[in-house]
Amino acid sequence: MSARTKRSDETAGGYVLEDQVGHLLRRAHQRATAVFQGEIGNGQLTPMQWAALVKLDDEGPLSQNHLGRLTAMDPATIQGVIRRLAKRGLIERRPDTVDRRRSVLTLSPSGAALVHALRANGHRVSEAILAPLGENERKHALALLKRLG
Amino acid sequence: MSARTKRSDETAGGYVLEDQVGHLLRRAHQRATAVFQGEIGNGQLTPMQWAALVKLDDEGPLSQNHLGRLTAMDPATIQGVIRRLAKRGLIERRPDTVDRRRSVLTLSPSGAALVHALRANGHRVSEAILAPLGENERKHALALLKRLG
DNA sequence: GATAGATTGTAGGTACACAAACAATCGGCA
DNA sequence: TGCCGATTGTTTGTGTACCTACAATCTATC
Repeated sequence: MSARTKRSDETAGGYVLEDQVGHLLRRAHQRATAVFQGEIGNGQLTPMQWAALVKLDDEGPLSQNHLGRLTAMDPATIQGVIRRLAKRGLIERRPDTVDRRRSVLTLSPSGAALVHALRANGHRVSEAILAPLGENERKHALALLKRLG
Repeated sequence: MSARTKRSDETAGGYVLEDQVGHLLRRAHQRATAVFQGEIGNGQLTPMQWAALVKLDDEGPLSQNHLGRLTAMDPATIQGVIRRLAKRGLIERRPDTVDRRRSVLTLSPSGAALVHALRANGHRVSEAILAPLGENERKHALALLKRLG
């Protein structure tokens, strides 16, 4: 290997950043987030907030930690997401009558309305993210990503 | 659509969070980050910091923004990464004699030593992230991810 | 040579993401 | 009944990630 020949040659040991899964996943995720912001149709909404709202709409009332598990968020992370959604009046929290540690989360009427109004845009987001791929490749990509998660 | 039949049925419009590319990319990226932390062999190092160090080692001295472009980081983001690496003495910055807006970044001796020592671990990280896939699937996954970025 | 437009790096603000530590509460088991 | 371990939610701290705005500086063009 000798004395660091540096640029424009073999990049020591064949480790090329652009070919590493981690880097590619990061870039793909970056682009996915950007596409979401452009297509979801609500400038305030982030991908996490959307995930939380959709899950609450699908599953009905849930505790905070439970919702976090369903959306793959840390307790500390879901806490911030919920706080911001509650501050905007999209989610309501009431104490659980059975378990006094928990508070039960529900969509507010405006939160439910928002989810229903934007469901179609959700499809458009996924469509746009997958736009570079053909029909077969999309199925394949989704299947591979599920195994990598 | 009638009166929100809620859980365990059709999940309005076929929009299932777990099947959306964005969500899958986020989860895969989450896992990739966790694997990195476990396998890179240096508790301080984050994936971004590693990317910056490797690129500096491969390309030689670079300006901050240039390094940011090569590693797919915002100017505001690379700024923080560089600041932390410099504080730990892994990177040195000296003013560019030609362009007085820039400062030139180089690996310090200890920074270069660290990169050389951990290159092999970098391969192990990628290996571990791709562990759920077979040989053919890995190539396919990398190709698809490059098109999604 | 002056000046408009682009680039470089910084700063402030918001939003994930996770580790660690914590108080309150629950559940099971002796 | 009493206690121990697990769970729930919060807080603190560090590190991305990007937007906007900004001052300093370069470059191209007049």
